[in-house]
Amino acid sequence: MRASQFLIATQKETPADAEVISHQLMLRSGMIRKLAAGLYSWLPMGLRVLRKAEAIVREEMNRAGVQEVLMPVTQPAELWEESGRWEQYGPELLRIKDRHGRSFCLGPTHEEVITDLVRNELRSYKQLPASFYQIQTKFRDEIRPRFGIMRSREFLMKDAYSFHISQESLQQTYEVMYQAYSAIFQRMGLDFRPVLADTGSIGGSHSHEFHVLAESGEDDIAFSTESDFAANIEMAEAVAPTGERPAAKEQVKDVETPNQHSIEEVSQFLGMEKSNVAKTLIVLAEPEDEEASDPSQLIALVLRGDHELNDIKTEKLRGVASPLTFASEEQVKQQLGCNVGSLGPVGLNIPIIVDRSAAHLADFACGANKEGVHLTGVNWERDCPLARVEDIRNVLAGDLSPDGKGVLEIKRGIEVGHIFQLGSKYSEAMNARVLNEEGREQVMLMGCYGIGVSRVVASAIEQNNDDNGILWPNALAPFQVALIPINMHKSEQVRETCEKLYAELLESGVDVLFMDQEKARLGGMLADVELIGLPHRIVVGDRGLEKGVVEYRNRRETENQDIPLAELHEFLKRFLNEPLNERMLS
RNA sequence: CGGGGCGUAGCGCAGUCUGGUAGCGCACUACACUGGGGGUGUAGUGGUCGUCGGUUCAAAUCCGGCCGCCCCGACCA
Repeated sequence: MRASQFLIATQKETPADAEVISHQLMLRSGMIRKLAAGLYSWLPMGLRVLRKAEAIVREEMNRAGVQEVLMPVTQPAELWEESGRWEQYGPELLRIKDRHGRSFCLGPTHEEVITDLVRNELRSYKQLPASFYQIQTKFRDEIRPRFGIMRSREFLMKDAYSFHISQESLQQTYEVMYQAYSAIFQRMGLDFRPVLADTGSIGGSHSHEFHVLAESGEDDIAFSTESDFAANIEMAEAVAPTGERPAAKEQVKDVETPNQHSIEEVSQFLGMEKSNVAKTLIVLAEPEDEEASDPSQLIALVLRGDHELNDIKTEKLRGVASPLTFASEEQVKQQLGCNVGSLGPVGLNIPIIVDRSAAHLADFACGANKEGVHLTGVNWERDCPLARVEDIRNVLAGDLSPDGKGVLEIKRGIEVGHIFQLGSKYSEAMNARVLNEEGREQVMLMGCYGIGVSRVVASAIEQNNDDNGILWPNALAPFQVALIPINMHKSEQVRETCEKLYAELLESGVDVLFMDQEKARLGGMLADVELIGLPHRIVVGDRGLEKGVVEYRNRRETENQDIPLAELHEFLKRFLNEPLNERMLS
């Protein structure tokens, strides 16, 4: 590509509304432009990157035996009513009406459409397993779009769905997808981790997320230092402390604690570690039966003062309302007779769930359920019953790994992929059956597998940048090589050499950007090429040509290398010989 | 939706408190010089100051409504 025929829309200054580095650099390097909140146009430079990411995903999906389809963005409400999600999905689902008043939505995902398609097309177990994917624009009316392309309302997603006659078959495909995902992110040159995950609103049982590790990530991931255990912090099990609970040494004492409410305040006031103060949270209970639903039923949760409640784990517990809802201050005051800051498990007349670690405390402090008073020297069993012990806290760095090997470490991650074993959730609701070997109708089992293709692009930048701009991994770079002439308008020699090199590089399938603008200044071109992040650059000038060389520099290095013209081709081959997709783009 | 902030040229900003000719830097156009890391000079282009209404002789500036955008929380590829 010739720069003179290609929009290079770089900017010197960082737009004020871009917070994270990937957003800033995508705007500055002229990859994207904002249309409205969470809606972005892809400029030619950015689109090339997006297409490269797409091509890698497509290749690996095809390799894994998944068939490409393309489904409509606009979907009829009826399908969503069938699956129950028209009600369930909430305001993130953009609902629209056509001119006849019929209801539709813009697809945030395509389980309904693919299930409808497959139930009509597949009749026999002999056609299974079958997997389909598409790469397509999704719409989710995010409450708060942010970080540019990272969390936008319209985004490009690869979504795949698999159909099975048995759990074993589903398991197998899940495994294949897991491997394909690993291959995809590896080829893109990303530092990523597959982690155990919650299934969230999509539903189903078994699930992994693929995270690109980056400080700006929105998720916390827990890793073992010794094994390959990795889980989203939402899911990571906090193992029970080992050994017996220490024996009680102290007697219960009332201590006046005027105006001391938070764990911080109380522990300081009492001169105790936060870890030896129990914190008591009050949440709503699950109505026992729907008719007699009494929204005022409460449950107490007890944690160590230095631990944080994990709402995902907690709301899955029997008896706890899902989604997890905290009782209001008035509710607590009215039913328990004291302020939120003075609660404790002793003498509390509602069900109590105690965290595993909190259950291991001895001689601890807690609220006395009386304003301005706390108890010290409290012990389970002796002073209050230890009826129900569960895992309800977030793991902390340094906790034991649930698989017994090593301790946990916590890092931030950007979720770029998610795979689920859905089971029969959609096929059951939408009656997607095939005949089995016995000639009987059987509901198919499903898996679903997503990759945020546009998000991958942003996360690659989060991981690869420096003060001068982006450092694209080879596989995602919009161009592999920048060809930069010095004073081409003055030197016939430079012009001829560049034209010749350009033609040769194109000929050998190298994605090259020829900075051929008349009179463009060297400094400007170098700055642009660095900002855009092209991995390799060749500078051609009279000085070098006198000696028969051109200059090469890798974007990740700071030194130039003189390469004899005659050897350039061989030289470039060495690092361009990776599985690239230049040809798909030309 | 709750809390905080911002809307003045394509981008970054000043001007608003204290009402009186709409400014600066970058970018862009033309010409000249310059020519190995965003060069210099001269001359230019570009803004109904988010929007609607009010106060006033006079509003970017004061008052009110609306709209948009960004940040912090719940959601997710």
